[in-house]
Amino acid sequence: MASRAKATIFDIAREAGVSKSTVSLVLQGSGLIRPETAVKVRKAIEDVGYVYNRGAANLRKAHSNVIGMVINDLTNPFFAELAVGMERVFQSAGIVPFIANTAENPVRQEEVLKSLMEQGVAGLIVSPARGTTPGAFRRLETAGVPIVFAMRRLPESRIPVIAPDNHRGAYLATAHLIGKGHRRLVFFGGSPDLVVYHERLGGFREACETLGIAARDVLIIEGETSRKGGIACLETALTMAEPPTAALCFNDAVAFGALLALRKRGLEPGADFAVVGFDDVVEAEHYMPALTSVAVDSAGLGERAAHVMLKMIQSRTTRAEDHIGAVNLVVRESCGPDRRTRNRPAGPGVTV
Amino acid sequence: MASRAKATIFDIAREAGVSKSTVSLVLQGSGLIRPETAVKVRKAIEDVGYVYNRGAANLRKAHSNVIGMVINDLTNPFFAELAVGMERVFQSAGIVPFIANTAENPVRQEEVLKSLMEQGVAGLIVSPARGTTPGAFRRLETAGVPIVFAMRRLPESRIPVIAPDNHRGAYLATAHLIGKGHRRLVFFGGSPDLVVYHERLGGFREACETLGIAARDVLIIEGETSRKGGIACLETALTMAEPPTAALCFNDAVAFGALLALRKRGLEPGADFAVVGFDDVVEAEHYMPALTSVAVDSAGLGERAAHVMLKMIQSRTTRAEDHIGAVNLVVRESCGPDRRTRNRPAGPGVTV
DNA sequence: GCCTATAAATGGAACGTTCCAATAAATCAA
DNA sequence: TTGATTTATTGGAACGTTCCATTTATAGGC
Repeated sequence: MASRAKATIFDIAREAGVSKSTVSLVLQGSGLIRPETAVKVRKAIEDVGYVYNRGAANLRKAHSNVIGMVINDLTNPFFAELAVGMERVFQSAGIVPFIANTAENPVRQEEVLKSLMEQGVAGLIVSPARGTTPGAFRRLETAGVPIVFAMRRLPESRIPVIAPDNHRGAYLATAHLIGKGHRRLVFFGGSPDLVVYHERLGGFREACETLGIAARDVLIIEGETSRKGGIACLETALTMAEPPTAALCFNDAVAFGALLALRKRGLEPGADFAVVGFDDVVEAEHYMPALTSVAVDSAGLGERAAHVMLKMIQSRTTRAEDHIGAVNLVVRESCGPDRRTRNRPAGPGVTV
Repeated sequence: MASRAKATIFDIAREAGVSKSTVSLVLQGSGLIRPETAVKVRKAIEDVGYVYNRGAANLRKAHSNVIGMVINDLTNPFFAELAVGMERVFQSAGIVPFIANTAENPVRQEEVLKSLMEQGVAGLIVSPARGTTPGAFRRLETAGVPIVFAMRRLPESRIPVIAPDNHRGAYLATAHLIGKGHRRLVFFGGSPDLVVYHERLGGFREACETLGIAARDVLIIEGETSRKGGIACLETALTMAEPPTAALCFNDAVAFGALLALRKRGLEPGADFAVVGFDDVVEAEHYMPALTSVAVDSAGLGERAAHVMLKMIQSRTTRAEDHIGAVNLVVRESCGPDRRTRNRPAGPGVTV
């Protein structure tokens, strides 16, 4: 069915009795060729089992049609959702994005970026790895490759960013907690090497200040941005002299960890200690108790990022507006019932 | 710093005062060039901001260095783990795998495969989308591209498969349930269009038969392989005349759904109804109650798949042995305590 | 000092496309 | 018929690399 060596447009040309140029035209769907000829050529293509060589084509063509998606943690469902959103719009544009994972490792990110460049990508959507140095994208920028950052930004970069309104989200969540009567609050997880951390923490602080929480009652406990980190944060919070009664968590993973640690100690999340998450991953709704969280619409942000990228490519520019996505707090059960009419026995006591 | 048009080896050659061939040799790390010359060339490369054009190179070279990873559901943490395992070994081989998502859609899969082929991939690791037609990979096979299936297989294909021992895993889990005293069992979730379904269901059935469960006491409820599916399965199970007391779930997502539905009804997972999952995703350990599940070591399977692929590429063959990975049951809390000495108040009552 | 062996560097052809300019064929105006 | 116009098709050069066969420089043997 297929000869040993891979077929080229010359083979097709011979098979169909036309010239290579004609075949090329057919391949590109040009309207210049006579319909009957096109049919003949297409049949030949089928017969010889031809596969288009995009590398060769890119040698002549201005731009390739691959877009790279560089993601810092594939394992986080949050980013998977982002990816799904992007793919939705790229698919309808007839392009297949290639995803590469950096596993939160700047060195790996360097390799990935290099590889993608060598492949001749038309554009890059990147959620930069933690600890990315400011110069990491210089190479790409001078090469004129359109880049957009998704979800995360770099300290002093001019690359357009698509991200949720972290400050506002944190403010909203904190205000909710305060509205529930909490007066001693803590921020769980994350660390200052992440711009997002400052944004969320900033919202938390602003809410505390403007809503009248005394500075000595607002606590901050850094930690890993994972379940494990959340568990650790809660442990240290509860061993304090005057423990807080509510936590805003850096993200849902941290929140899940906190919930878990609470349960382990025999405390009732929501009733004995309020926790709110950030990101509102699908799981949040299904947790026990269901997690109150700041929804950021990651799939929507993914779509937006893809659109911006498409626009940049087509207008061959490397600049674009930032886009800060709306957020909203979805209230579930992890901050306790609205009414203060609970009457349950005290938890079995703190055991550590 | 960088001129407008992108630099080629000719530009480097001029800059360094050598020939293009010399530059090419340096690029390939050939030992033929004098060290001082190499240094000079490398400096020039840096100066002009050169980026290697792999497309052009592949025009001459036998094989490219891209490997594609085609995954049916990026959203499932299970597959993310698989991807992570693969990346680990590819990274140490100096190659960057490109991941593409098919979202369980055969049409999308077709596009993805086509795009990857055109890109000239050296090999493909694929977890085929549900409903993939038997001929979907013919094109690739005749083109001689090495392929390995991971986690899933196609009904009558000769492509090598790396997958867990689903049959044995299901057997183990079922035996555990029976050992706990359960006599009326159900299999939750999945549908017959998946080979994996038959394998797992087969193990379940065999265990029931050989361990003396009457045929009329083994139930099967098909459903989506998601939390939602699990919820639905449990609902229909409990409305039966003689409800089962234990379920083996198609995967952990289904199991989480079942656990959730149980809680919603005020039943205590483990005590009132036993559930065991399959895959042992990281989350299983952290669930409430912690989920007993069949561990398949997906990262390990990913590594194995990557190794097999590397071997195939280097020995330029398209055949390889299947590899069935060991599984083991990790017992946690979702099947109840070992001792039957529990004494807790009945749950707060069924509210739905 | 000459010949040979080795080491280092080079020019040219090839890879599979696209695109432009040019040709061939068909149609039309006179 | 002839020339002009439109419609289809075509050959050739170019894209940025690799690889082979040469050439040039360096060293070694006698």
